[in-house]
Amino acid sequence: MRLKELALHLGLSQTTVSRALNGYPEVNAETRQRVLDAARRYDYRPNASARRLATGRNNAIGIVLPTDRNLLLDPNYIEFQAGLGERLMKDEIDIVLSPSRAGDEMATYRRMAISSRVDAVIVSSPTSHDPRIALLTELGLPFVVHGRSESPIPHAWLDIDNEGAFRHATQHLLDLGHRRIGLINGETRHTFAADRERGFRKALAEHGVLAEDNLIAEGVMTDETGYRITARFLAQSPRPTALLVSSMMMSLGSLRAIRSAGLDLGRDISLIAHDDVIPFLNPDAMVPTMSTTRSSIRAAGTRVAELLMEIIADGRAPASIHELWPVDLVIRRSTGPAPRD
Amino acid sequence: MRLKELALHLGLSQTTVSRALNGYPEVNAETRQRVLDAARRYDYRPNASARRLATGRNNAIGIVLPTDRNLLLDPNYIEFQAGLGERLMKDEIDIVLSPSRAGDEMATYRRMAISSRVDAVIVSSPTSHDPRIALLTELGLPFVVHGRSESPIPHAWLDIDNEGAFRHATQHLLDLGHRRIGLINGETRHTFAADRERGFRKALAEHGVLAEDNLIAEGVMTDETGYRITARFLAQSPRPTALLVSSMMMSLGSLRAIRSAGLDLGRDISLIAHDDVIPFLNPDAMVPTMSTTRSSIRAAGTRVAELLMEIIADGRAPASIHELWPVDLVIRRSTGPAPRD
DNA sequence: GAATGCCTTCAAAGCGCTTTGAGGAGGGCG
DNA sequence: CGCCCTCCTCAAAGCGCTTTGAAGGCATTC
Repeated sequence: MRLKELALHLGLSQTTVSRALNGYPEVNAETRQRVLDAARRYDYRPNASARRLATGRNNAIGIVLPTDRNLLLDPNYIEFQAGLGERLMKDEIDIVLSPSRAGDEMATYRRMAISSRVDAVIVSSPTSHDPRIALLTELGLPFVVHGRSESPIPHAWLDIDNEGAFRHATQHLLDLGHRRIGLINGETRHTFAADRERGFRKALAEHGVLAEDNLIAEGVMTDETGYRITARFLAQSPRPTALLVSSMMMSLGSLRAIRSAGLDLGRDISLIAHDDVIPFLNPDAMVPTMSTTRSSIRAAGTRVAELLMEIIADGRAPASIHELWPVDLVIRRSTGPAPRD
Repeated sequence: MRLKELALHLGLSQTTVSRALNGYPEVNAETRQRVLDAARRYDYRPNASARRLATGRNNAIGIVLPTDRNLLLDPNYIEFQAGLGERLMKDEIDIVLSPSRAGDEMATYRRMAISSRVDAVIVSSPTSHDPRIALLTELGLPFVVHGRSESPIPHAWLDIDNEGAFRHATQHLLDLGHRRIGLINGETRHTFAADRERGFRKALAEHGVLAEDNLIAEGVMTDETGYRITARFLAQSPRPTALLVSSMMMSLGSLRAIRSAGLDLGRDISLIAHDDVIPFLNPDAMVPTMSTTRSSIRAAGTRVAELLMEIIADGRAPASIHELWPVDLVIRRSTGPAPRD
C-alpha cells in the first residue's frame, strides 16, 4: 500500500493524507480520523527511504562496529546497545551498525556522514586524542562521545567519574590498612583507564603511599588477563594485600588466581572490581560477594540516546552537553581489613 | 557534492556519471576513469536514501534487538554481530538494529518489512514453533534463521548440530566410566537447548543408563545459574561425577560451586561445556583447561551474512538453504575417568 | 450583497538517485 | 557515397514521500 493508493481509496489528495498522518494541524479532525482508520486497516506505513529523501532526516543513529577483536567486542557493549535501544525505540529510531575493520574506522565514519545514512553517531571508547572528534566536527555530523577525550574541540560527551571512582576505592582500601595495593587496569590509551590510574595514584599520594610500578598493570579486559596479572602480582614478595580491578570480567580471572594461590578473598586479600552492571555478571551472586565501583552502562546508553535526540530533534547545542556521572562504591564481602603479618 | 554538480563539473550527464560509478559497461574507459577521479577528488558519495528509493534495494539487513534482559543480551551476541559485520563490510551493507520490547517483536519485524528499511532480516534463537517464520514469509521479507525451528514453512536456516554435540560429549563421559551425569542446560523453549537435551538422553539410552530428572536442569545461561544448579546437583547423594554445561559462562559458575564443594575438577568430577569461541572466555586459559564442544558463533555470523547476500543479491531460493554444522569435541583437562568409590 | 478571512483541501514541485528509450558520432561495408 | 552498426552519451521519467503556494468553500462582517 502506497500513499498514493491510500489517498485514492479515501478520495483525498496525497497532501491531506500525509498531513493527517503526520499530525499537521491544518486537517479537519474528522478527516484525520478517517485517514488514520484507513491507514490502520490497510496496514500502511510510509516508505522509509522516500520519507528520508523528502525530509532529509534519517531517523537513525549510527555506530561503527569494529569487527576485529578489541575493546568494543566486550560483553558490556551489547548492554550499552540495549540501553540505547530502550530510548530510541520510543521514536522508532533505528541503530545502524556499520561494520569496520579497526584501521578503517575513520573511512567508515566518513562514509556514514557523506552518504547521509544517519542523523548522528556515537563515539565509543575514545582515546585521549581521538581523531574521530575532529573528523565528525569537520563533516558536520552530530555525535556524542561515550567517555572522554582531551580534544580541544567543543563536543558533547557523557562519562562516568572514573578517576573519582578509583580514588574512592583506593582510599577505602587505604582506610582498611592496606598499603600494597595492585591495580589491574584496561589499556591506558583509553581515557577511562588512564583516568582510573590517575585516581588510584592520587589516593595513594594523599596517604603518602608510594605507587609501585610493578603493582600497576594493564591489558585487554578479559578473564585471562585478570588471571595472568593477578598471578604475577601474587608471586611478588611481599605480595599485595588488595587489588583494584577494572572490570568484573577481569575479576573472574583474578578470583581464580587468588584461589590457586590458596588465599582467602576478603581475609587474606581484598578486591574491588569495577561493575558495569551487566546481567550475567552479578557481584551479589559471587562467593564471596564482590565489592565494586558501580555504574550502569545500560543507563549510560539510554542517556546517550536521549542526548542524541535532543541534538537532532530539538537542536540542542552539542557543546553544551557534558555529563560526568558519579560512581557508587559498593562494599560487599570481598574487602576486609589488611591482614597483619 | 551531489551527482548533479559532479556531472556539471565533468561536462557529462548524470546518466553517464552514474553509470561510470556503478560499473556499467556502456561507458568509455577513459570517461570512466575521469569520472572516478573526480568522484574521489570531490569525495562524492551517492545519497543512500535516494539510491534506495531509486533502486528499491536498501543495502541493509535487519536485526530485531530485544532490549529486555533475555537470551540475546548474552555475550555471544556481540560476537555474532561481529561475524555478520565481517562479511557485510565487503559490500558496504549496514546492519539495522531495531530495538524492541520482548512483546513487540512481531510488530517490529512488521514495521521493518512494510516500511522497507532492510532487504532481509535475521531470526535468532528461534523457538520450536516460532511465529516469526510465518510472519516474515507472509510479508515476503527474506530471512535466515540462526538456529532451527520445527515450522513446516520452508525457510533458510543455519544451525550447529546441538544434538550430535551433546550426544558425543555424553558418550565420551560414559566411555570414561561416568554413570551419574548432570545436564545444565539453557531454556528448552529454545530449540538449541531442547536439541542438546535430546542428544544427552539418546547417548544415555544407548548405554542403557537411566536419565534422572533431578540431574537435568535448565535456566538462563548466566554464571549465577551455573552456580546454583551445580550446587544443587552436588548436594545430592550420590552426587554426579560429571557435568555437561550449555555455555562457558555458566561453566564459570559451575567451577565455583565445584571448588566450594572442595572437589577437584578433572579428578573428582568431570565437566564439558559448550564453547561458542568468544574471545574473553578462553577454555585453554582456564585452570584446568576446559573440555568443550566447540563451534564458533562468529563464524556462524559470517556465514549467515553470506547466505543473506546469496538470497538478496543472487536470488538464491531460501528454501534451498539448510546448513547443519558439525561441532567439535575438544578434550582438555576438565574431564577424566570416573572416580571409583 | 460584496468583501474579508479562516478552514480545509489540492496540484505540483522537489528530494537525489537509477534507468529507460532515444539519438549523435564515427567506422566499416557494399 | 550511402547505409548500417556499434559505441557512447543524453534527456527525461520515475522511485514514494513532504511541502510549498494556491485556491475553493463557507461564515462573518460591514
